[in-house]
Amino acid sequence: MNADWILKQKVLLYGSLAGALLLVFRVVEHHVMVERVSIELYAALIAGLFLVLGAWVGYQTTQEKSSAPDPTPQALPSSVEELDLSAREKEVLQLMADGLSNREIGERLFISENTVKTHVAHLFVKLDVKRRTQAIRKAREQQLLSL
Amino acid sequence: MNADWILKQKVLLYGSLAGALLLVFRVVEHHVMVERVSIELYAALIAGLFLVLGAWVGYQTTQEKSSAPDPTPQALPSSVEELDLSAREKEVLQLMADGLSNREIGERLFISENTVKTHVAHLFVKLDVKRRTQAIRKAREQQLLSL
DNA sequence: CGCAAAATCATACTTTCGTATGAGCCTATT
DNA sequence: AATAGGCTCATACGAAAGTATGATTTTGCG
Repeated sequence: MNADWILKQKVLLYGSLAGALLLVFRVVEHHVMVERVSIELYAALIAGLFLVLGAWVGYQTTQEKSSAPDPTPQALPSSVEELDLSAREKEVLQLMADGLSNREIGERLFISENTVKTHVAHLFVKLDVKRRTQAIRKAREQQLLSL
Repeated sequence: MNADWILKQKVLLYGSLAGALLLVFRVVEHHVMVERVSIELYAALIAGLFLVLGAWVGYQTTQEKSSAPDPTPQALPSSVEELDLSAREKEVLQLMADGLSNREIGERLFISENTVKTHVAHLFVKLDVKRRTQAIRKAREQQLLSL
């Protein structure tokens, strides 16, 4: 649902951009035909336009991944996301960030590795992530960790 | 010295690229004049070319930020351990801490997942850890990460 | 030029992680 | 008492991660 919306936005954005570009094309082309503007100028214009567009696209596509795989759309008001992690979950999260494996966390808390997995799975849902490394990063951003 | 060289490389690369582009321009232009290739085709060609070029440039320039944001030499009392991570290793480390999977890191750096694994393995030896979560923790302690 | 280090990639395996599902127990709240 | 949420655990399977080895190719340096 979330990813879907972002995708739709993207499609719309790119689509309208393409449309605008086509329009520009037509206009300029017309000028070339009618007013005999030099073909070099035309070429330069197109080149510049697409260079910028390309650069922009390149920039966007990389930014997304590197800086924030998930900008959390509705929770921009920073911090206060109601991340109500249970006591156990917080413990597991901290140990996870300390670099312990599920097995080690289990030993530390005197519970089975399976149980740790369960906690971790819940943690991932609440933090909206897919990997422990992402969970750690997000938890740090959210100031949920001691350190 | 290192940064200098990279810069020179870049200048050369971009320069020759510009040159090549100009050449292409001339050739195509000639065809338009002599063989009456449609101007649309010409425009499309240029557009495509510069779109790709722009995307590439955009991509590259952003890469810079995440990979080598630190020209500061000895910066911190990075203390005892002599961690001489290669440029590539530092990049991988950073992306790892950003929560990317090996596959994603590979895609980002245009290298195979296998290669990423190799870098990661080397990283683990140098950082003296066994898991990526530990590597992240240690790297953070050692101030090796941006953030 | 030639060497050593770095970077690339591959194959084959083992281990750990993550997901899905179901279930039993305990405690606070309705 | 019934419900809900938290904690516990299990099994099973698929997906990543990590290990081990070997092989090229690039590249910086003496």
